[in-house]
Amino acid sequence: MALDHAILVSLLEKPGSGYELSRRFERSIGYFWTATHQQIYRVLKRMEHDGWIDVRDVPQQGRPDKKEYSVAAPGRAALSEWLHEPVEPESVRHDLAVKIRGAAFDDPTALIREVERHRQAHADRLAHYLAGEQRDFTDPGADAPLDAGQELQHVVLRGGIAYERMTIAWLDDVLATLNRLHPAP
Amino acid sequence: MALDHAILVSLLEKPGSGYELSRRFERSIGYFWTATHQQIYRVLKRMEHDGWIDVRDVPQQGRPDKKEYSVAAPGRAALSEWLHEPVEPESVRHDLAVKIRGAAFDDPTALIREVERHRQAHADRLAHYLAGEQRDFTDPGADAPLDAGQELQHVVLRGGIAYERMTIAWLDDVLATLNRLHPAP
DNA sequence: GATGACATGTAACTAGTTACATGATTGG
DNA sequence: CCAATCATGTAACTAGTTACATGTCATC
Repeated sequence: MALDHAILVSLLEKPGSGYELSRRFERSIGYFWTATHQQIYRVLKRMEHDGWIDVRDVPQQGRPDKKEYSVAAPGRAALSEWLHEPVEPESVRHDLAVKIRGAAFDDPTALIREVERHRQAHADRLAHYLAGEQRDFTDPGADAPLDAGQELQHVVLRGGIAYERMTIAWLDDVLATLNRLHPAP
Repeated sequence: MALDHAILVSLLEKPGSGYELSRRFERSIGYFWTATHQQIYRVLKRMEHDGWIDVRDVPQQGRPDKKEYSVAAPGRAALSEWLHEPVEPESVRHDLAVKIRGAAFDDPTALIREVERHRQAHADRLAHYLAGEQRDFTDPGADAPLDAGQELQHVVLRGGIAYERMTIAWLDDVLATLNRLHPAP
């Protein structure tokens, strides 16, 4: 189970509340793991109960108070143990590919619009990632070189960028194939 | 829910048993959806109960008898309905990326071996896909051009190939980054 | 008679999704 | 006062995983 570990890594990078974690899962963590706030609050409660993380009430001005979570020693040990275990190469789940093969048994016109919609969504994500890369990982020069944690975050982001570029190119291939099979009038 | 629909598409391509479906999910369907035999038998039972698929007992020589499933009209209608609904661009789940960011808080040496293991697994999958492409989608000439269904299967396979190539290149980037951060003695 | 591929299932558990619910605080 | 963002949760359901279980048939 990697949601526990994804949360532990995120809290090690920076302690935060359940709400803040759910924001991060929409942003930087989102390109390698997803989770809703319901899942996050449930896991935080369990990890707190198990002593993996500590909680601190943080009063705030201008916004509701929050609970700030940070990783405790047992949580760090659990993460370290998991990091040393092998995990299986992840299984892909791709609804769109099911639809593409299903199009052989249906009118493919609706599928073209769907593929175009997905292409747009991936192009948007790519632009978002590239903006983040520009913002967070532009080398500031020899005075303040990126540290190891930043280098690792950057290489993961490069994976997200490569994934989006590959996907966009593939969706173009899909569109060309669909148009070849079903030429527009 | 796409497992139902993935099974329907596969049964439309060719009727078969639960066992055969679980083989297909290890092969061609495996690069866009995964399922274990337990899941498959459960879903087949439900779809049969709902009248989406028909069953036929097939006695065999040389091996145990089997149940052959094929898609019934209501199943085809349900698939068609789903094909016309938009689906959200899929969420990525990538344990390895969690581990890479986690490596900032742990010794990265073990991670290098893990990344190399994943690289090998993806290289094996790529070789497997390329062999399948060679076998199934080599243009036999104008006498027997590929039909629409085959073209669609091929473009999905090209997606799997592009994914594996992209992943291998990214894992090389990851290894280079890890070695830069932690030079071997 | 053992192993391995073929074939089909049940039970219990874990993870993920969807729907519902509440309340603070700011800015228009 | 209304909408938006921040903030935290519960309940019910659906999907996916892991462990267990049984039996056929061919080959060595």
